[in-house]
Amino acid sequence: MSKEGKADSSVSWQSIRDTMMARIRAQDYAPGELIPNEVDLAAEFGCARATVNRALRDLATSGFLDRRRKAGTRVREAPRRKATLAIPLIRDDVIASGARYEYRLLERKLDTPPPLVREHLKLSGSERLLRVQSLHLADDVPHMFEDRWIVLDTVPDIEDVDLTETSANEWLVRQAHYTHGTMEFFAETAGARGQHLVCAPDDPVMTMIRVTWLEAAPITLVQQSYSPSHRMRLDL
Amino acid sequence: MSKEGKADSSVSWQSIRDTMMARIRAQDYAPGELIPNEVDLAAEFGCARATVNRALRDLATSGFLDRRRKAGTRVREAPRRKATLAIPLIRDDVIASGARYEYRLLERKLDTPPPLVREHLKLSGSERLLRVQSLHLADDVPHMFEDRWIVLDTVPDIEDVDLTETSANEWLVRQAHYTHGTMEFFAETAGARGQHLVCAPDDPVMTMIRVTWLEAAPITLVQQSYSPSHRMRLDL
DNA sequence: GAAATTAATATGTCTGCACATAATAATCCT
DNA sequence: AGGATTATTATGTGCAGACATATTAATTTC
Repeated sequence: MSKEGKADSSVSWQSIRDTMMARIRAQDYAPGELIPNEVDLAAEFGCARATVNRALRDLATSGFLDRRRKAGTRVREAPRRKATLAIPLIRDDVIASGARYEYRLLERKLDTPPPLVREHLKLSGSERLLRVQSLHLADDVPHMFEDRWIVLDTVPDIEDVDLTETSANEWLVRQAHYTHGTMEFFAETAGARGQHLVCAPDDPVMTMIRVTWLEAAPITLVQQSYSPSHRMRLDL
Repeated sequence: MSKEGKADSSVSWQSIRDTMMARIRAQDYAPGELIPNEVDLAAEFGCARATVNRALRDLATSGFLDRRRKAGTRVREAPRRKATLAIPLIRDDVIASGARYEYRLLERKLDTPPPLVREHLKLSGSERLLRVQSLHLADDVPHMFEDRWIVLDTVPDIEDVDLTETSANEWLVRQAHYTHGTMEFFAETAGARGQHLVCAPDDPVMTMIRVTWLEAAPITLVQQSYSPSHRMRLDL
């Protein structure tokens, strides 16, 4: 319709997203109810349907809208808000906090994994595994202790890497992009790791276990325990 | 590998994304280096530039590419992989695990916040605060203990809500969409909460503190402590 | 030679149009 | 009525062209 809207008057998808977000927040559109379809909204905003589509698609991925072909777009009653946790290179994490980063390789050897690790990695039994234990420090203070199992059949190149300089973490992030994986974290007592983290064995620490895969092949299982004082922070 | 595939008349942006992803993983494009520009890629794939743009934009938000106008698109040396943690409705979380969900309101009263809470919420001093403590159970077993402070000036409506039936969590998720917030979690000892979580005071528990805002106005600060056996799981 | 100006370029986005796809609604057929 | 078929509809995506914007590179000016 209005094609004089060329020079600068075109509407941005961000502005539409913001407007729609405001309406959702103000409950101009009732939770659970349908909102106008793209054609109508495009008419209202005086823009192309593609622009409205982009805006609504964004709100859908942010978890505020639910969209289905033919069924239309409706406001989620309980928005699916999500926090994104960047899988960090510990080095960057530490440096970003303004501290000096240091990495120490504690142990590196071919080893036989315990049943729990075998199970997590779905090992058949014939695989060769590299076990790497290391400590990451911030300003000379222990920050995180890492105990890692690497499946050499999946990433054979790492066997020749000097892990006293580069941490396995960094090498893998750069060289072995996983296709998927799982992560879990929980609180536990430091136990023997207290030695490395400089805390009592019964001090509570946060531990994260991550398993990553290259398609069907397991890459690595890593268990990282943070120093008791550590807090993981996220923005919402 | 070149797709002169005109037969099906059009190439999908997903297929381009997948092809490019495979090339990145195979290091056909060297880490840190520029990849061909959109026009060239569109020519190669035999599609419109917009389609390539969509594919590359997706890979950029997934953290594999770095894009800048004029500077071009380059492969990230250390991909910024991210895990998304959905802020859960505890109810859904518990039910999804196959357990029966139960919620118990332990305490609800107007109260004066301690300095730490005041600081987190950036309170001036005149605000009225509602304090709500509750317990969430899975199959009759304590799952999470919640201690919450709600700023009534920001969400006055909640003062009239019957919180014995609906948890503050659920009401707020539905009625008070925050604009931003912060979250942090860490391990600590259960302390007095052991009473509710049915564990020893020195058992390690994972605690999460979340503060949410409606623009400049604080909505709520909540501290949630999970039962010692709880593990937070995420897919990568 | 250094600083300021101008050109060049890759990505970012909008428009209009077309067709694809999934899901629902309507209709037909026994 | 009930099941199968067909139409309808809202979103999903593709295309070509155009202009916007952010940088970087080249050029001019002092």
